[in-house]
Amino acid sequence: MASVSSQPQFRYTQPPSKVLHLRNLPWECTEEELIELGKPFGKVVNTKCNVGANRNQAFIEFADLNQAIAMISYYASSSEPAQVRGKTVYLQYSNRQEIVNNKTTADIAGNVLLVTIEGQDARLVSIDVLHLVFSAFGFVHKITTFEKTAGFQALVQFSDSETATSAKNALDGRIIPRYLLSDNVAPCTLKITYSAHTDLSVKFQSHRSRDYTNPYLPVAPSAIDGSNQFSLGLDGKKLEPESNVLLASIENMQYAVTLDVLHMVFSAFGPVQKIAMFDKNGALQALIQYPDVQTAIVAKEALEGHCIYDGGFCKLHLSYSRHTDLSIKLNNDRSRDYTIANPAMVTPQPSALGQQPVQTMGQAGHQYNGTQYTAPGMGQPMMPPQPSAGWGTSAVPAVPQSMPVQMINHNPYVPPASMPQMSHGMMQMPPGQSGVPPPASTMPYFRPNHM
DNA sequence: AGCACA
Repeated sequence: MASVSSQPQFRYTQPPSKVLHLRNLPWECTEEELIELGKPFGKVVNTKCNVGANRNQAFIEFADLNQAIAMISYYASSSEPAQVRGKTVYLQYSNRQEIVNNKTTADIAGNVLLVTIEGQDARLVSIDVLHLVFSAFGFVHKITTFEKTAGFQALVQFSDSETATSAKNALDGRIIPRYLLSDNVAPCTLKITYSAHTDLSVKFQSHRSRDYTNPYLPVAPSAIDGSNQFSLGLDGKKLEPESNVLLASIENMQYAVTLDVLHMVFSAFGPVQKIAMFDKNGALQALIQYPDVQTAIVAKEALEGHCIYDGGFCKLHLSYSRHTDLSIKLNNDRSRDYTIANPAMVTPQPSALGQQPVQTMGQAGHQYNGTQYTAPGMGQPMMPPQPSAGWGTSAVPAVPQSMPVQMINHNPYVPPASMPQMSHGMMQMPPGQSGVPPPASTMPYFRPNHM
């Protein structure tokens, strides 16, 4: 008796199925290519590619069994074999009757990421730190955070799935950079999948949710009254009440820090309305006013403890001021109201940044809105002053020529001292990227596998 | 070149 083989996998003939098994496919054959191949014979309702250890097998499922039969019959008698990208592929009926796609929602790319923060101190990771981390890849529209059995989680909404994917690819499995967290916070790993959400609903700006497209969204009462965790820092210490005005004190001020330098640095996070500089106990301090608390929070998170110049010079210490609206009596080299568009004011000081201020004045008086807002790390200045600016004039001793270059290349978010530890560190980024959001001008969004 | 690992 001519019998059926006892090894079902290696029978010459398979019983017909509307699912076809393909092998010898070219590397990383796409779903589109499979559909193209099957389309002449019927309606392809499902595919699965990159199957098998070599990822060179695939399945095509037709709507109807006859369509699958048509395809098998055609190539059985054709002089031209079935081909994908010029490579012969071998077809047979699958030994299954339908394709089982194991894809869960977590595998379908979307513009919203589900982020699980793992680690002993995951709950101490603030929404602002998450915002900074994800802003490296594009404008973050919204973030919500919540506690689930999985632990501390966040939904992070980008404009599109491409941006979300670049963030996911770069950050999944990585840890939050140490310098964004307090020293005593244990490492926090990010586990990222896609969420099925496309638009998060954020009713209030609060300690658990933010809508960065709408800075005028009311702040949740619970976030203001200081009675909850919102008033706790990463280290669990009480913070001073948040304010739209930051008090900056500058430590180790080896180089001139001018009004324009401060304006440039702080403008990276949103429009700076006013700056007032003054001396306190021999150290330079400044009050920097933003239109809203959110911007100030983000600026403070990003800049606290970081240096304006490479080499540990002009280290910033930031706190929230009790002021909400600075009174600038006159514009001079120590104080300025950028909301008043007065060309006469633009007269720069002879020394620093002579060529720069006009441009930075451009933001004056503009409304702070979603489209204009530049995510930290993405946009605007946050570049250290031009080489000619901070020094070379005045009392500053001669600076080695290499300094300015180093400084310009240096990501200003990163305290210089922390760079080495980053490199053997945590967030291993592709070449050319430090672990932090570099300015958009220098950093294309991370697109893996693209030229 | 020979059947998916959720």
